[in-house]
Amino acid sequence: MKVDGRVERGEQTRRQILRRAAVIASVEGLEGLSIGRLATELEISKSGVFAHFGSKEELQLATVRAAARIFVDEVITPAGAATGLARLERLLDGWLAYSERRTFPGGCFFYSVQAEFDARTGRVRDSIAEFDRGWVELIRTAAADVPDLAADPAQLAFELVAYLQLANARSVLHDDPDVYAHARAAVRAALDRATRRA
Amino acid sequence: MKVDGRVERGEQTRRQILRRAAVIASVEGLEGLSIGRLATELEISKSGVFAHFGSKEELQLATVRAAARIFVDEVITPAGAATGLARLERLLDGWLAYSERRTFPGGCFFYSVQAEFDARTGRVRDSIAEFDRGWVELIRTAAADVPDLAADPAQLAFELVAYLQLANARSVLHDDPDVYAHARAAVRAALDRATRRA
DNA sequence: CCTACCGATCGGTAGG
DNA sequence: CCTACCGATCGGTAGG
Repeated sequence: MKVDGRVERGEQTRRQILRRAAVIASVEGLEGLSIGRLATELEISKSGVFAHFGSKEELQLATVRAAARIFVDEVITPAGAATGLARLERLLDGWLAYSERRTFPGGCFFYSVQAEFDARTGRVRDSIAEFDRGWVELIRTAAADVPDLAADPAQLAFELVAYLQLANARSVLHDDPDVYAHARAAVRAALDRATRRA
Repeated sequence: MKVDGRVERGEQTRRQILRRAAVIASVEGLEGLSIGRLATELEISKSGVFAHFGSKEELQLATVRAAARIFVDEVITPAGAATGLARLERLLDGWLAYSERRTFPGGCFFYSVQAEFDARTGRVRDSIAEFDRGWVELIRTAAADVPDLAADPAQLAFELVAYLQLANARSVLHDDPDVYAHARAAVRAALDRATRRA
């Protein structure tokens, strides 16, 4: 074992690269993310960045994984051990707060890169699609776990996720924070309908 | 006046360039659209493409305008002279059919480029944002013109547009046409609620 | 992690 | 519309 801390510094550099990469990609996309630009911004050499990943595709995949960890920390973990309606509400509120506080400057990282890669093929697209499936499935399952739900969980999940996504999209495109109020009203009304006693 | 048809051929070439540009951009984005690639695919020289626009930004702006004309022809014009609830329904059905039939291979052109440019600055982003404002305003106005509407038109328009956008996004990302059924059910339920007599 | 490269492609220009 | 260029930047490699 080396004791001069070289490995440790290497991992720290890698984390710095990925943090910056996720920030850039949320604005410019994962293709617009260039190794040369990352190197310039982080004040290391281009091959210094390159050596951590071996190819641009691996850099993109590692960036998606890093963004997924941030998403989990900011949206899913805070929902904690809540169950039933409280859990669903916490996940939805958590997502809206995550988008609104601009954890990523271009809004939700996954909205940006999904639209960029949705019509392509390859491992990057696949990893993004898998993340999206997991998120929607999480919301569907949380909806299904609400006692006496008066709605199809999959249909309700579709509608709820639609409100979140449009709020993020329109707030970034129009610099308009008011759309979050529309999204919160829509979520509230949908949950009220779905939990109304027959 | 020239009578050898040179100007006419020039305009035809320009139209061909823009049609191809809109198709490419719906998959690869307006930045991924390169003048060299357009030239290769259309079998003309790179400077032959360039001469029509003078800069990449002008090519991008012309592509947005060309896509807007296609959108109007496919979604808005078919709604014709219908009024009230019928007009709103025709616009929403028309949009879902336009997305589902893949007028653009990457799904709705404007969804793709909005996500690409939403966090940038400049004339291309401004033209895309203006188009989006116009579309949402069209839906809000159509909703407001429904007699005895039992909902806030702006809130209803937000929810309806959200269903359309998520159906497009998820059908492209997951090659899953079933999401259109979710969107149509959500639209139907929202319109039923909004037109229910008190 | 570095310097020093490679071929390919980018947007754009000159001159016709 | 063409050929023939330009400087800049891209992802990636060699060799340390």
